[in-house]
Amino acid sequence: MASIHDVAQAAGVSISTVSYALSGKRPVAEATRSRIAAIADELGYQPNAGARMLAGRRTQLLALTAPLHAETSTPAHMAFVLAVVTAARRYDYDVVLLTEEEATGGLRRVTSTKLVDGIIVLDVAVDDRRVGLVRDLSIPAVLVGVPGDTDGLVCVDLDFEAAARLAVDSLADEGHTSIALIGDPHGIYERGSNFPRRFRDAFAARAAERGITSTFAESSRNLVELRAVVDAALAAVPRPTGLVMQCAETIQLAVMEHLAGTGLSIPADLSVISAASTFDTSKFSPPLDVIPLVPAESCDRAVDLMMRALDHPLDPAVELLEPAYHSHGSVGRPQIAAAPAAP
Amino acid sequence: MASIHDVAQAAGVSISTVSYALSGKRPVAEATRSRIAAIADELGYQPNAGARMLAGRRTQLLALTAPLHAETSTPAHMAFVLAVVTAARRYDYDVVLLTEEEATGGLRRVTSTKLVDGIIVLDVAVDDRRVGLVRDLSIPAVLVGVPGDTDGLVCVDLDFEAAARLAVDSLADEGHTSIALIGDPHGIYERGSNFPRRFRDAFAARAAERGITSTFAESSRNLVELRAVVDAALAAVPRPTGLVMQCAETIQLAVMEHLAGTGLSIPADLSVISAASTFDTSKFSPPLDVIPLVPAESCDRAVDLMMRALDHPLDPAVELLEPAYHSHGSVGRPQIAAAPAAP
DNA sequence: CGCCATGATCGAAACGCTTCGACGTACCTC
DNA sequence: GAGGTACGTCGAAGCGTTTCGATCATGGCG
Repeated sequence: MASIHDVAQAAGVSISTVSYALSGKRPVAEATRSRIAAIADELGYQPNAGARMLAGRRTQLLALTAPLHAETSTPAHMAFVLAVVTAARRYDYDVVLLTEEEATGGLRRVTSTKLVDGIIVLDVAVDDRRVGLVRDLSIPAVLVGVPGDTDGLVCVDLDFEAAARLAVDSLADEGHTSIALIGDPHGIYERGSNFPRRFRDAFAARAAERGITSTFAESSRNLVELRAVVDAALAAVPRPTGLVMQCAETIQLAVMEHLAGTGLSIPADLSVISAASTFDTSKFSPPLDVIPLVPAESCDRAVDLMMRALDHPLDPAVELLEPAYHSHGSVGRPQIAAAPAAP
Repeated sequence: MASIHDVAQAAGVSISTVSYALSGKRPVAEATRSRIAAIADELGYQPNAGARMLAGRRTQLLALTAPLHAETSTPAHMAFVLAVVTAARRYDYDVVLLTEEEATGGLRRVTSTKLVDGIIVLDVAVDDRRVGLVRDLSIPAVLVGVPGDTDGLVCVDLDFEAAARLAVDSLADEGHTSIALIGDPHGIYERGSNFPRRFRDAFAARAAERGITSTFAESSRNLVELRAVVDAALAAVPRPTGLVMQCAETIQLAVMEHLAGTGLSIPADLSVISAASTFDTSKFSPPLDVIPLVPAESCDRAVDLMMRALDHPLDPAVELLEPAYHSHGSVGRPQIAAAPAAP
């Protein structure tokens, strides 16, 4: 309700002095500054957002284009959205949410109306129609995820290749010589983000490097199919003693459920690692070793980069975040009996 | 890039004529109007958002305060957020997302800076700190969900009491005389939204009205506990032949999984209804009858009310949406043998 | 003692739009 | 033919900031 004019009047100074006192962009006598601050506070003065956008060079608004569409939306998506908003607030930025449906139209609109200062793109797919657009949009953009063609873009993501290697190495170092990967359901590898693919390929490559056998299986949202998939993966020859899951929480839960049913004990009979998980695997039974995908990490970094980009254009770059390994006791040495027992 | 000034110049008319031609707020000669429209289009003119906010009486921005916090976030939350954004876009409104963490501070900020025209409050809890705030905020607000004290508020929600009655009646009408309800996990009934409570209580009340036996059980996120809960509920006396689930998708899936394991056939041995579900129960095996909670319905209505509120203050009111019943074959007549078989 | 930075403050010009009042002009109506 | 009513258009006044000179003391320096 109170405008800068009211504050100036009450403080007996000019409007510009109030502006400078509050923004600190020019020196103001300490006595004046504190008096203005006190009055502004007392009057509950808050600068009008519209006026600020119009006069200033910043709107203090970021667009967030997220994979929000009716069919799929997982808790993981939500975690990323939350992380972006939280990170943005640390820089006094608010976030305007754009849906999948309106992805390109929305981006165009918020850009051409100068509503936002920059764009954060979440959950980038290999071939994402938003990517070509942000490249041309002449407004800073940071992608969380890595599209097929990263030319001219600023991207942040977990280093899924390194995560896959870390998973393989953790098992190989313990002496496992045959390991399996349960990945995402089928469709994901065709149309979705490209990190499942990156993970899968790096997993196989690392296993080969380490001279151990690896098996890959796509999971399924159908429980019956899923059980069959798991059974088949664990029946590979030589029999896998290590299992890595890189898929949705619900699927991992179902796999664990199924494993419990088969009487396999973890880690005695089978070592298990949950990879690139945004959820808490320490609450699983048994708790699972995990290489987490932390939304806050990628998003904090993305917003940091965005803030830097607002000052001066950023050099395009793909920044991959180092994966970490958290042990919860679900990995151990393979039972030596297992290998010779299957001739 | 192009401003209204550019358009006016190119069309050889004044700025105000352009404004009126494009907004239609005053009559403009058709020839002039179409020429201006063509030029605006050609120049790619888009009104500057900041200038519009400052000069106009609308910011074309809505705040959405959602239960976004690190611990819990379900696909259902996401569906509601999506639905609000989609509905808002139909009125040329964008949505600024506020997190749980910054709930009250954020609301205050977007209000006092006049960044938004109104506030949509999602997933209202019984005793929600946001509720008292929006009541005082002197800016239109619409709640999706019903708080404990609805005084002076505009609320929209599914009629959960009616949904519970519908569930009970559907089973009672088929001849079931003992039915069970698996609700949300324990904590929800203390702190969460109040619809689980409303559903639970109406369920019991309606069963009593119909003269049939009802059992209620809180579910659990722990699978072992969950199985015990389900077993106990189905072991009630007289043995329930109908089961209603009003809980999260993952839990319903787990229950179905467990039921499949026990060899109970649906609906021959047990009739099952999924209630207030935001997900697709027709893909369950077997597909489940459902009384859906459709995010788009509540949110469309909430945004409609908001748009009306922007024109002239709305009378406070709680608007409850009629529940619907979708049959997928999971409900049938109870086996007559069952009742006499347990003397 | 005069000159010039330096600090503190102010006035005014944007920023791009909406909207109000006013001014013609043309057309009716009596 | 005078008066009235639309309609179509324009100029200008905001809206509330930010920011760029300009102004006026003050104090250090040669």
